Amino acid sequence: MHGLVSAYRWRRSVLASSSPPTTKRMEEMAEKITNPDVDFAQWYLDVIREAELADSAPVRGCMIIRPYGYSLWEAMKEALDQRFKATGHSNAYFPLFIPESFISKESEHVEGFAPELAVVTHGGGKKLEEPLVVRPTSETIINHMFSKWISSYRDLPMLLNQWANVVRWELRPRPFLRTTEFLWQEGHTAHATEEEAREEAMRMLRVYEDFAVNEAAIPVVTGRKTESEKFAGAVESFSIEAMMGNGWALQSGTSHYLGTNFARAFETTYLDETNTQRYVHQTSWGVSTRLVGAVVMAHGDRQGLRLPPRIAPVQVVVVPIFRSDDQRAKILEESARIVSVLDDAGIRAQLDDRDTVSPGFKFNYWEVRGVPLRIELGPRDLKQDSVTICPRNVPGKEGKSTRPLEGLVEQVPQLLDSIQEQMLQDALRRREEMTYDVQTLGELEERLPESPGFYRAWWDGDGEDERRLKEATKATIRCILLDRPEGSGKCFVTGRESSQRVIVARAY
RNA sequence: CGGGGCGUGGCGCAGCUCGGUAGCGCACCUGCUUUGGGAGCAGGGGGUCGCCGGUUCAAAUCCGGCCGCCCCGACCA
Repeated sequence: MHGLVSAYRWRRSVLASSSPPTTKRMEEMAEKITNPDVDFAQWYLDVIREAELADSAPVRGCMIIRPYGYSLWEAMKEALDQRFKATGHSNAYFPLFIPESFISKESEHVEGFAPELAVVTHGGGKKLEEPLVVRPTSETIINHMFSKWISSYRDLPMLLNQWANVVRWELRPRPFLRTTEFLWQEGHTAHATEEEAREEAMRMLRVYEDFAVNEAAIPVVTGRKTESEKFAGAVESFSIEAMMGNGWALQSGTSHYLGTNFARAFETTYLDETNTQRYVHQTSWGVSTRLVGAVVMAHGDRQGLRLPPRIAPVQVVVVPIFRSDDQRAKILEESARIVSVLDDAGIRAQLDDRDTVSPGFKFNYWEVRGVPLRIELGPRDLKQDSVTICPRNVPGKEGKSTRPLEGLVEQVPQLLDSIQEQMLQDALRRREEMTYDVQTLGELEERLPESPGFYRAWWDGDGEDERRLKEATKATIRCILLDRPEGSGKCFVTGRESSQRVIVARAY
């Protein structure tokens, strides 16, 4: 027994000492982040862990959003909030607890949400008269208040938004993409006419599209949801659909025309100019912390996270490099000066002056975290009054170049803009390369497993056809395209002539 | 809920078959040498072995029960 153990140890130590240190180090590095081409799901989890975006919580399905992940969310929140204010909305806050009876008032709504409700039955040590639902969304409680606040056409439109957490009991959670509790924004509006409400639903869908493209550098497809994918209680749902690195679709934002469904359930009515009692027409729309997952999966690479400059918590990191003490003082001083000037120019810059870790470690540290631009300042640079710059979107040493120190700060905004633009173009190109046209279900079945991506097709099916599609391919109809070409063709499932164009894909 | 796996320092694991000093890597702390792509050496700290019970002189290891977690299949932003 002892012989076996020591023989095993001996072999292991020989193996360890016989491999050159570089090989060993590379293996260790490779282990930290799985190759996305080998296992995309594991890669996603590895990146979230290594970039310190989130950690798992003691409660199943919940997660802790760590400071770096939260500041990314905050940056997105700010860009969105500005857009909401610019389109006339005001923020408000409604309660976390909703009387159970409220949820039941709209029949489709209760049916859709019943399986994922968390219900509070006790409070203050006593059983409650009426159980309280932890909000899965706030249409009901908001309508309860709208019905009090709205009495005349002069009160309309009412344009509200709230930033909040919601709870939907999840069977299969994934960090950011599907968690039991998540953070989001829910807009709720009431209008006098159907036309106005439909306009609003579309306006906010386009706001989401604008945000995705111009802030997150993620190209999206805009469309209408099919009957079976529609929000529980809506007349029509719309979404933006983004493509992730593995060709899967991620619903990244939704906007609903609710019609008068909730107004009827809650008696949300107003008197029009002719003194006639009418129901309000409503919308609701939301995006969530799922967007963090979208950014990870749309832009991340083998090295980790890549963040578009406009939403990156740290846009520029300065890494000083020095050997001797007198170099140290000079270089740190110059590095700090660069950071301070960038900071004055409104650029989110950070100096990594830790002397407990090596420069090489810092390069990797900030690359995993996706910081768009790194500036290195070492003795060689200082001697020739230059710096070395490394844009994150060109990984490794290939992207490095030397720039004169003079005028550097003025160039940084342009550099960031061009990184932002390149990231969008890269994502756009990949989506186009992974988007195909397909004529029949059989063809889709054959091609999808080998070539994941978006499949464009004509569509004239119903819920039953959607079930067949999912059973055959695991893919679903992501949306019916809003921006579609003229013409018509044969539905890829039913063969009927149709002018509806859809995107079919595997989805998260 | 059906199928598969796992609970041992903060993390990842070995040890269990065949009971006998609780170990390895990473991380952490101290010191010296280092610093342009995840530094090296030396020393050090840290574990009720998921929980409860049983067998035994002795249990991480054997037996029984319970609990928890992860992965794969039916809903959703």
